[in-house]
Amino acid sequence: MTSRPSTRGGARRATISDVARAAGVSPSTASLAFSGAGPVSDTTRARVLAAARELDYGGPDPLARSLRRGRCGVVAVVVGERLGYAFRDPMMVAVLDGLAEVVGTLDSSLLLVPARSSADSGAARLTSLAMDAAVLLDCEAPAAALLGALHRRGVVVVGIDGPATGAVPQVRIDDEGGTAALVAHLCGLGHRDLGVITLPLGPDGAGGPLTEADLDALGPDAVPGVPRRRIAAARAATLAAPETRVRFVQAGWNLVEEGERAAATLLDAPDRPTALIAQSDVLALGCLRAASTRGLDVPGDLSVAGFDGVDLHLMGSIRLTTIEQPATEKGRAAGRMVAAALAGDTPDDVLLPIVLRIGTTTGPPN
Amino acid sequence: MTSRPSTRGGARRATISDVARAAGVSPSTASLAFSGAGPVSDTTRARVLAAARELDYGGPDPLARSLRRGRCGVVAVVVGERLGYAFRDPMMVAVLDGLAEVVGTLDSSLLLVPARSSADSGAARLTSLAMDAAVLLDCEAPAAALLGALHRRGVVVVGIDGPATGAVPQVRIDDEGGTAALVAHLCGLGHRDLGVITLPLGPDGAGGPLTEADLDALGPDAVPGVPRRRIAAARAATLAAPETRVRFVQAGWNLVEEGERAAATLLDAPDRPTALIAQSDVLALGCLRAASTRGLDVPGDLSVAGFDGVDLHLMGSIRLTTIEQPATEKGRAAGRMVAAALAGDTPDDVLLPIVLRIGTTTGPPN
DNA sequence: TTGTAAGCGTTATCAT
DNA sequence: ATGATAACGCTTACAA
Repeated sequence: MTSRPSTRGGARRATISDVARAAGVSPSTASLAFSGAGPVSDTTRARVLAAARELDYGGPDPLARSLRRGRCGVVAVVVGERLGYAFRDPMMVAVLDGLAEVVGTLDSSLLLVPARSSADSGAARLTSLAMDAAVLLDCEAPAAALLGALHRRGVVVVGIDGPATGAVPQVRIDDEGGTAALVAHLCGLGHRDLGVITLPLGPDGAGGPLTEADLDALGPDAVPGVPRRRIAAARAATLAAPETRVRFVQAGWNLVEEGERAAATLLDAPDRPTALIAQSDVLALGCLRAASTRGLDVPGDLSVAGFDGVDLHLMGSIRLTTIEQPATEKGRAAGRMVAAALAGDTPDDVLLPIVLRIGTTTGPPN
Repeated sequence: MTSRPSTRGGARRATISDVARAAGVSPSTASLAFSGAGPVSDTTRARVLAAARELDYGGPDPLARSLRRGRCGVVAVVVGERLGYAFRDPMMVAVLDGLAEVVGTLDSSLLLVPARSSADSGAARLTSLAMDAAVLLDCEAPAAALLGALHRRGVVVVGIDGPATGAVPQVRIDDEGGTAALVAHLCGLGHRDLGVITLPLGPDGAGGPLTEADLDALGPDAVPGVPRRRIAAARAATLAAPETRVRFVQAGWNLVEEGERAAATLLDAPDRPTALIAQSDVLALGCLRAASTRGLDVPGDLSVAGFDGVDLHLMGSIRLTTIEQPATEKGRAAGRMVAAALAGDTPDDVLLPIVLRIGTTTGPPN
């Protein structure tokens, strides 16, 4: 005798067999009556449905059905940080929205999985969850262990903004090109002293100025992760520009407050830069606040540029100079990749177009 | 011969029986070796693990395990609108964050389910998904059909901000009291002509002025849903105040743009109100923008109050007058209710405290 | 059109 | 400490 798995609510729940018996048909017929995937006479179906209602049967158990069919209708979204941080970023939300749109099309739903929840390695939680596919959202370098575990399970894996190492098909944009365009725009305006507010390089909330040594430690062509790619591009671009200085400050989190704090360390320096490039619009908003607090006119005293093209709802007619990226489309593209992979194809990487949008927050220095 | 469920990746995946056979033990022993829920000698466990590695076995299939155990480690979050709208609201994000925090504690993950995806009734999708519990997020009046379906399945259901009808245990705040406090604050300052920007009353994006008839149609003590409760409270409070007029305009969505548009219809009227109460901080930001666009000084020419206590990142030293509610705690409370219900308890409704935070956006009229 | 039977991959119980 | 067995609830190829 095996134990009956805990059945909440006391009485044993009716199964499709019970319904079939009550309707005087075989389980297989009852199954067909529910799924509609086969020839069943109308009268039979009616009888089955009546019996189901009678027995308070709520339809086939999703778990059993999934086990039998080998698909469970779940696409996991692995976000690097805890949910609160991930979704505080309008960019991420837009991505998620696009993803949900396409995933809904596949009769699947999104399962949210924080990569680094409290104690576990993340892999444990992730591999103990039923899923058809996993979308790695902004995961710098997904642990090889995790990737292996998912692969062993036959889980389709797709990445967004991850390193194009070939391990996982990725949806991304030209972070390097975008950054270079921003630098070119500012240098073209005459700026020779730039400050870059970088996205967090790690999940520990560590922020603050990045020394040359720090930057070198990232590698000359730092590949993995959005912040690193943009940093590398900013260094390269300023190196190429004549007599241009650039300083980097890392934000602890991608939050307005952190952008403000990071900007402050540059603006309060005796020789403050004439322009700030924030690696996200959220951080750029922090820069604008820092400038406002100090009575600095933007763009008169300070130029500020962002990255993402998210709508910031600034007061008045201020429009942030930024790189617009198709965030929702990013999510959709990832969704389509999942669909393709689920169908047995091997999707190629997708590179989405970006565009420099010049707003009112950048102008000539002085 | 039954068909083998589609096994992505060609070769048949190893099962725990395969591993057991390779390790020279019984399946049950292998199971114990993985779950750790029983006495297994170290040498045996080592042999099983080795065999698993050898066969590229990624551990017990979550689906089968869930079926057998009767729990699947999934808590569904049902959001009224499409994800993009739900998460554009910082309040919702905070709630979700708190929920995720507690749910993670239960070794469970969050499944996002848009209540009204494109075509289906919502119930169909929801009941074809494996879940231990469902959290109804801001669902005005969850279809009885849906509730019934979930209940038949033995799914624990918890609501946030829903109607306290007793059908589902709810986490909520005193929307009526908060609204009354805002009205009292403004009337106390001397305002006699108020405008209320309401949250959407439906999912159709319909916005615009609400006539007396519209309001009456909501019922004198409109119960279900946050917008209705706050509307009813605002009507009651202004009715009680002497010689006070109040006009209502519905925002199509809970978005800054919609708040701005709704505010515009009031501000562009010949006899514009001297104060606006927005039913969310997001909408209040729209009001501020509308005022800014029209060169209206806040609070000199116009007072603006919000609701939620979300951080809006306004420029300068502006702080929004609003009702602060513990959004993250709301999510946590719902998570704890889920935990309790899963443990067999019947959780009571939870009413969380709110507080009127007076900022710089409200002041005496003229 | 309907029924039969063989799994899907686990794990809890009981016996050894 | 380990093994045999019986479910968990469903679907599908095939026979009738």
